Amino acid sequence: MKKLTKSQARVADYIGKFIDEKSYSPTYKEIAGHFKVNVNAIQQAISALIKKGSLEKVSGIARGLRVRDNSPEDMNKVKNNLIVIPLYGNVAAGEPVFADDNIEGYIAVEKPRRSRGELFSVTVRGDSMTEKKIIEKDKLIVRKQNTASDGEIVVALLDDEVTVKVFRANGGTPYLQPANNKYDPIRRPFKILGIVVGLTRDYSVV
Amino acid sequence: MKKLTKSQARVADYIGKFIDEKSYSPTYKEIAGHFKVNVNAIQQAISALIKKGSLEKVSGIARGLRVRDNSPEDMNKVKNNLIVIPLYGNVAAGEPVFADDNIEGYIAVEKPRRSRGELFSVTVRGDSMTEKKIIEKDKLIVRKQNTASDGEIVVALLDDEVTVKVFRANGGTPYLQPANNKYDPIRRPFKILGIVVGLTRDYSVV
DNA sequence: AAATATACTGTATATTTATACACTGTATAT
DNA sequence: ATATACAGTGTATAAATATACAGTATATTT
Repeated sequence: MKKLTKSQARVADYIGKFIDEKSYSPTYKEIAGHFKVNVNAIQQAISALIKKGSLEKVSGIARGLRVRDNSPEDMNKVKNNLIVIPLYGNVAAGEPVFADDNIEGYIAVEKPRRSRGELFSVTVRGDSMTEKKIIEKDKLIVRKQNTASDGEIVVALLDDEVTVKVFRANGGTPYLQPANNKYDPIRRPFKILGIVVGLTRDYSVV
Repeated sequence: MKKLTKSQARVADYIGKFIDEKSYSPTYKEIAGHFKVNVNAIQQAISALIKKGSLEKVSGIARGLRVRDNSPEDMNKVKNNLIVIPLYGNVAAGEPVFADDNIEGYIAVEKPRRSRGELFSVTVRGDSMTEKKIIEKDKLIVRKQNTASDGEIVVALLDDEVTVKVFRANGGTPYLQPANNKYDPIRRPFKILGIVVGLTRDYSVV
C-alpha cells in the first residue's frame, strides 16, 4: 500500500464512505460532481489508487469500485464468522422465556464450528455457580436444547425462573446441582432450556 | 415480511449471495442470465420482492439492489459496534509480545463504550487466577496500558513471560498477587502490558 | 534536461443498465 | 366469474456509466 497524495486520499475516503453508507459504489460522474472536477480527473485518481493498491475495480461494469480491505485475511474470517444472538431476561411467572418481549439486547459471538442448534444468551444472577468460575453478570452463551448429559452446565426453567446449574443424571431421577456448597441440590421438577457452551464477562460492567 | 414463492426466494437468494460475494448488486440481465429466463421475468420477481419487503432498490441507478436486513435495529447496532482484536500468544524469551508474528488469531468483541486505548487478547494459562473466576483457556480482553491501580487484574510481562495477576500497590513497592492461595505474591520486577476489561470462555474448547 | 507522476479541462462514444409496453398462460383468491 | 398474483417471452429505448483520446500545467524524480 503505497502512500497516497492528499487529493487521492480524499477521493479514496469519499468512495469508502459512500459505499459504507449506501452499500453501492459511486460512479465516476458522482465522484467528479462531489469534488466539482472533471470526470477524467477522477478517472486518473482512481487509476492511481488502483495502482497503489487502495482500490479495486471490476472493469466494464457500473459501480464496480471496491475499497481494498487491508486487514489480515484471518481477521476477515473472524468478522465473517460472527453471529448475533438474543440476550433474554428473566421472566415473570408463567411468561415464555423465548418471547421477543423478553429480549434485553443482543451479543455477538463467534459461530461455533459444529453450530447445530440455536444459540441464545442469559445473564447470570446470584452466586450458585462460583465453583464453576461463573459469576454474577456473566453472560452465558447457551445452545437451545431440552436434554443434557450428566455434568453439563445447563440453563433451566425452575419454578418459573431461569437458572443455571450443573445437570446431574447418574442413575436416579435427574436433578440440578449448584456449584457452590452453600446451596443444596435441587430435586424439584425443572425444564432444560439449553446447555452452556461459552460465556463472556465484562469487567467494566461489574 | 410476507411469504415468498419458491421462485422469488431463489431470486432473492441469488441476489443476496451475489452481493455477499462480489460486494455489488447484480443487474437484471445478469440475474435473468443466471436463471435462463427473460429480463422481464426478473423485473417482475424483483417488484414482488420489493413489495413483500425482502428487497430494496434505488431507482434509476445501476446495480442499486439491496437485500433488506430484517434483523431488529438493536441487532444491527451490535453488529456495527464490533471490533476484531488480535490474540497474542506467549513469547519466547526476549521476543516482543506485540509483534505480528506473535498473533495467534483474532477474536471479536463489542467495542467498549469508553473505548480509550487499544485492545488485545491473550489466552490464560495455569490456575493462578481461579479465585477471581478466571480459568485456563479463558481468553482475556485487555486494554493496552502500562499503569494500573491497586486491585486491578493486569496482564504483565514477568521473566519474559506473559502472565495474569492482580496488581497490588497499597503503599510500598507494587507487586503481583496471584488469585490462588497455592501461590505466593510475586515481588520481582515486571512490566504491565494492560488491564483486563473482559473475558470470553468457550466450553467446547475446554 | 528529460522523464514521470500529478491534477486537471473538454469532448466523444460504445456499452451497460433500468425500465416501460404488449402479450400468454396458470394458479389462487373473492 | 372475475379479479389478482404469478411466471413467463419478446421488444424497445432513454438514461446511466465506463472509458478512450486530445490537451494544459505543475511538481518530482532521475
